[in-house]
Amino acid sequence: MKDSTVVDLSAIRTTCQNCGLYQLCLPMGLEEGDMDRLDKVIKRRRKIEKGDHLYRMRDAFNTVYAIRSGSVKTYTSIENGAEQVTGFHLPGELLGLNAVSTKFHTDSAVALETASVCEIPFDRLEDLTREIPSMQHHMLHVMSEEIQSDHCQLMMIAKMPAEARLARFLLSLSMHFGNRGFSATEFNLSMSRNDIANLLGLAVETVSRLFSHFQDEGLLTVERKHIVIHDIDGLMDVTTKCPSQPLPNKKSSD
Amino acid sequence: MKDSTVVDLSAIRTTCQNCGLYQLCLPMGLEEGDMDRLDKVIKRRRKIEKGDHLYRMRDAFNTVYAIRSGSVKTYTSIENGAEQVTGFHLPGELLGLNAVSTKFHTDSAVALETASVCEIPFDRLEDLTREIPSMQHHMLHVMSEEIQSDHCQLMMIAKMPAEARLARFLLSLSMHFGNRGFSATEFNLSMSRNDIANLLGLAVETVSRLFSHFQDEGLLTVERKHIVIHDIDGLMDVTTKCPSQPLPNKKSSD
DNA sequence: CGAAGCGTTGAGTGCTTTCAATAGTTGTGG
DNA sequence: CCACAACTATTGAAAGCACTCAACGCTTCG
Repeated sequence: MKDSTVVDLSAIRTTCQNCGLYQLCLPMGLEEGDMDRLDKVIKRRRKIEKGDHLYRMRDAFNTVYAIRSGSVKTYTSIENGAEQVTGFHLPGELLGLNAVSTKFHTDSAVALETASVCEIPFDRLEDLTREIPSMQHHMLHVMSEEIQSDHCQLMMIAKMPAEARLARFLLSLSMHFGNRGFSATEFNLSMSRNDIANLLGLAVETVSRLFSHFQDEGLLTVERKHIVIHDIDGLMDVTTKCPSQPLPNKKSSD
Repeated sequence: MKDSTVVDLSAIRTTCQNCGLYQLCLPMGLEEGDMDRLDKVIKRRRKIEKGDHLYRMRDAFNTVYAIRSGSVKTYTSIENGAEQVTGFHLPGELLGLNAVSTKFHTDSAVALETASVCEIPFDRLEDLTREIPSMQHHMLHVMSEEIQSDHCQLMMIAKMPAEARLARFLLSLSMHFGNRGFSATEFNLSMSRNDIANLLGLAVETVSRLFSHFQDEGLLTVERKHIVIHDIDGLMDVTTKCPSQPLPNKKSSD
């Protein structure tokens, strides 16, 4: 790679092979030939600005998106205009697959900050799955992971008090950043308090109050969007202090 | 036109072709040859009694289940033993697919009453998806439907008051029965109040009170497990009492 | 600079939960 | 067959957590 001047970067083809994230959005152990085939299908690096939509609810579904940078919020909305945030998505995640059954999107995806994504035409991807077995497996993998994540979310909203929900949310974010090589204890929240509250099934005021609480207790420092976690274990304690859950189960195999 | 080969009627086992539910658990428009192949893979009619588990969390994942009769509850449990019911499943539904990513089950499935299921070895099924494209599509379809359903559930628990949640739950059940040719206004609840409460993120007492409340208002009659819905529109009004949400789609057979 | 939007904080209300007691149901063993 | 235990369901009363309403400070941006 020549690192000369500002020359046409566009000439340097960004491929999955030199994308640091491909381990996240592609199946493991893809052979080079397969990756080439995939590369031919993918439209790379579409850049989107904060507030831009990747897709909207009821749009025809024909593209899957892989996040390269930035962060994206997915949400479903109701006729009344009420919104339900279903998740925040970071680089390496694949978006849009949940629309397979309907042929149109059932949620919307909007950039929370400037972001870049790869676009993958779904019909082409589906063709590829027949040639690359692990690709098919991977799509199922991605979807089943979303299901698990949703179940987790359900359990959280259904059973955990507000305190624990926010703590869990922050820990989850921390872990994601950590896994991507960023600091797990200091990061910026790209989403608004409103979005957080919505995702967690809380009122904005409650989220705000909880941030203050956590700060008062020395668990973290929060200033606007900037978060510094001082006591991860303390936050974890908060997540486990749900009313209806007494003893830490050892390892009895049910 | 292919005319079907002569078969020995006396030797007819239960096949997908003569199962009244195959439209629900199999992809549409499967050719006869394909169905035969599928038939060879499926172990039919395993009978399970109330309380028996189809699979448990952490079990190795190697089988997908199609419900033929009865009803099944799926739930996940957290490290400490707390349970979260993730759904009730009726004949025609496919269970277990959400474990694809982990190779072991992340939820448990237990019969709420005597039931019979078909077992489909997943590795064989995965092989078949390469030979039968629509089969692959169908599996994605099933999973993306589950994701949508989970999102719906999330929205419900996050945003709707208790009243609306139970009303919506009953309407959903009603619709499912209706779609399967049973009465949409009179049926039995195979699950306990506890299970309902758990699914809806409520306390058992709240569910009980709401049943009484609905009965007082003449919306339905409930006696133990037996439900008669008198005023479907009235129930729908209840679900829209909150700032948002759902109109259960009629005629979508999921 | 002023308007608009986001975020924080306070006070009061209310929906749901928890606690508690009573019935109805199921199952088991004498 | 009945008795007793265990479980499920219903109902009441009181308490609590999170929400709504409301005001204010801070930030962003035209």
